[in-house]
Amino acid sequence: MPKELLQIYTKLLKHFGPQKWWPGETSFEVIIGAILTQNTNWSNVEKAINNLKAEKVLTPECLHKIKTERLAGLIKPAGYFNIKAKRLKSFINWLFENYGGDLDRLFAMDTGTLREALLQVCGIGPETADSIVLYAAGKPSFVVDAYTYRVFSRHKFIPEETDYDEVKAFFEDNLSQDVKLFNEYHALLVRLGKTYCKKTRPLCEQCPLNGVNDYPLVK
DNA sequence: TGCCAGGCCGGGT
DNA sequence: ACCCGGCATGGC
Repeated sequence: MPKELLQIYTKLLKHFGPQKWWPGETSFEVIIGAILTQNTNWSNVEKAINNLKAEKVLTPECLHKIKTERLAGLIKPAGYFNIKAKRLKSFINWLFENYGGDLDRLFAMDTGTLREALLQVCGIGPETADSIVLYAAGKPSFVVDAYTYRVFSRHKFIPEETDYDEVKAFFEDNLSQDVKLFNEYHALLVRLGKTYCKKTRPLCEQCPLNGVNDYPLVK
């Protein structure tokens, strides 16, 4: 029944155009960005990543060796720098202990197994895990975030209280398991959220999704 | 100026 | 099983 999901996607794509996500040059950079952007504006994350690049430490080996205190100093613009330095370190240590620091070995797992493995790392929750699986590993795992909730609940497509795994399953069960589609869909929802569905502006008169449908897609 | 940004953890009920 | 405080910078 929810072929509306694809209509919504088509509408957003037409309205905004392709978003060219994820804004990162390598898989490793995507992973670091995914952790740094937790509850944080992307422009701040860019500053932190630029610091890491300027110091030439944006590699698994260098981040494995670097002191947590120095790392914290470099990522300061991203906010929560102490806790995020620990999270980056916990991921890197885990990567070396289990996969020899080799992303290809990590990414050799199938989609579901990779996601579950990532969730074992302290500092990686559902959204960060899905972002890594989709945007770094290039496997079809739909990413749900604050914008997904806000946009879809404001339009009454989903109830407020729908939890992460339910929303994720809703998308995955009603779309083809297509990496490019999942990639673009999530990016478009973020773009829509930033543009027309701000927290402090409950009404979104300009929202291209107005009038798409009037009934919940999930109950 | 205060509020917000592409969450997650740990401790308390 | 939920609920909540803490974590912190930079932009508008």
